[in-house]
Amino acid sequence: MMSINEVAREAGVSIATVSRVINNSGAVRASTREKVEAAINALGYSANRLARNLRTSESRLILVLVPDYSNTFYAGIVQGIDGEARRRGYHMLLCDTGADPDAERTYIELLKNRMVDGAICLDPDSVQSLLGEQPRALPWVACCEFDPDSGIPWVGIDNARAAADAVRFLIGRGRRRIAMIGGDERFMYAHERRRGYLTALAEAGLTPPQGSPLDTFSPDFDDGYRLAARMLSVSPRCDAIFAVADPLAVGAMQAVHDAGLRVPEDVAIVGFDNVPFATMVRPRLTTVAQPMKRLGENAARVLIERLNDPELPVSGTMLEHDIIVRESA
Amino acid sequence: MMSINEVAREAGVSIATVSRVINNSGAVRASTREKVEAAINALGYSANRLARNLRTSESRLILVLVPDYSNTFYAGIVQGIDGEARRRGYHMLLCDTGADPDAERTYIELLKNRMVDGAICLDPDSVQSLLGEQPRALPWVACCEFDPDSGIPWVGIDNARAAADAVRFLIGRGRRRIAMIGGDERFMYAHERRRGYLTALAEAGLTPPQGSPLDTFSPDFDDGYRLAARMLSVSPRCDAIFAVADPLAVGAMQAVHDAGLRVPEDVAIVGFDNVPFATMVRPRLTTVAQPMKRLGENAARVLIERLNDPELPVSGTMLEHDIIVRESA
DNA sequence: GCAGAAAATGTAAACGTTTACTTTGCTGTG
DNA sequence: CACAGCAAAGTAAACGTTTACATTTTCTGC
Repeated sequence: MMSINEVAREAGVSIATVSRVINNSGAVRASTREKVEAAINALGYSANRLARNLRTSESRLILVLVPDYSNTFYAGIVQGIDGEARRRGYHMLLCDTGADPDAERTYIELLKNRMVDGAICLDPDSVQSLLGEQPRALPWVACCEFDPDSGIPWVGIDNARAAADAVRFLIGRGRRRIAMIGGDERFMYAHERRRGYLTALAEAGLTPPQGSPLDTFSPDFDDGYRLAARMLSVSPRCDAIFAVADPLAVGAMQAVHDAGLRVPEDVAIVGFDNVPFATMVRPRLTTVAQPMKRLGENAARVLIERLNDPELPVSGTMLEHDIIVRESA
Repeated sequence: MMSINEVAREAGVSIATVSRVINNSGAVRASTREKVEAAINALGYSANRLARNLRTSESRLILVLVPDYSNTFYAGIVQGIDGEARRRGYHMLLCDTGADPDAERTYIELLKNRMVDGAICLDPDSVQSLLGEQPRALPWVACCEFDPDSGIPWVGIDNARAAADAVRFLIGRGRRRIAMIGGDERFMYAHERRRGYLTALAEAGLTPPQGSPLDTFSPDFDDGYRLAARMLSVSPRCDAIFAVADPLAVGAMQAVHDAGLRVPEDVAIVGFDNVPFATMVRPRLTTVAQPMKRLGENAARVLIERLNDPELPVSGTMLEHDIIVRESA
């Protein structure tokens, strides 16, 4: 295999000089630089990163832990991470943990044995605690799922406020019996959004309709349909449904339709996340949008900055949400 | 930083013995093994993979090149790759190329400088050719987008046959004026599916309705709507639409509805890929399913087997597609 | 033209493993 | 009892870089 030695011989210089040319470090005469660059091109040389990694003890790789990347919501975040990381000379190791603490243990190995420089974790608390319990503090940041008091840098939105805003929007449109379909309570987003929902109702002197909120472990279409159908069968019937994820909302929309009712006239619906298919259903889904790409970019930026300067104070970044008003509410 | 030396000292053996214990290689007495393992646990030692990588000149990393990560169709494939790779002790570096040859150049660097052992490419031909033009043949396999004659191992489905089957299904249901909405012709899948469409029509002595097939660079809901609307305005009107991607099909469905027509009675619709939201629209979408997870698993398996034995003959693997009959056709 | 400073280049060690080769210690055999 | 043979352990080189330090070359001002 070709190495820096061949280049040095070809160019008639020492390997130190070749290294300096590659890294733009130290002083090297223009004429020498040209000789070396010519040799590099002639030989098609490319520095072995395995060796460089060992010597500099950094891999310029970051680990991204995702609970389930067939969930389209994470795609935007991951794109943000990928883009920002690349701009800063890093690459991304992506792992689907299935929100399973055991599976995650394997990945923490990667961090311990220096295969990656740091990690971004989108997993719930239960999984994140594993990262925290490591003897030597490992460099990582929490994204979307976070605990402001944990001493771990985080990036996310104010889920309680976002949910409250969504509910206030419904109240502003005259709705009074607002039901909620909640998510897996292992996730912080689920209980924060529930909290926001209850706060907004309380502010307006309202109470949740009977049976609300209803939770589900799998925030998908089928559960949205099922739970909404159950909610529609109680009397007095709710006049709005706030769902903590778009697939749930779309399922609920279908349930309303199948019950012979109209969206939004009889039951208004608001979702959460603004996934692509929110505009592919009729009526189009009103939903709370998170700045997914920017969440990812910020997480990557925070992590890489900490990598470069471990003494940096731990910071939390709260990004703004946005209510996208369409036709379903 | 702790290294194998500390473990060796703690256990009172040489570093070679520690290495043998870690790797289960060579002969080591049971009592010695225990001493070493005790030392490893006491110190919380974990072998530095950067060093191991350099010494063994392998990273156990595979690069996965995806044209667009937010396209839900790729998520299943990537999950398949990830799962299979992990079972075999590999991890996955995921990169979103945006189907852009220039962006991909960066990633080929990773292959050249030994940062990754091999690659799986889901990108179109135009991008793949970059991988091929490298001086030293790089280990990679093509997935979904492939050219059987290129001498590169591949995994995919028979897109022409799958499209033909879909069209035959429509013909079998009595449809005669079957229009098609095609994709970006830079992608092999797009022209193969078009070929299959034309073949099936020809078999039955039919010709494409006027204006069909129509192509689009962005196979999304909006373009599906736009192109279907155009198709519906010509007379005699088509009685079926075959779309090469589900978002296109869903858009077409909406266009049919907005034109005051019914799916499937007036216009039947068949999509392609069986993405999750195919069951979230009404009527549910009839579509051609690819075994996404198995495609990914096979690609990973083929690549890793070649990594272990570079002399392996180049092979192509054709997986079966499946027509999922729902209500839209 | 020369001392001394500054710039350019070279030398060699180090990063933490794996592994070929060597050494040690033991067992069984003739 | 000498010694072949083998198992177990150790020694040291190698992987391909980066970089501290040493050395050589070039430049500057007088």
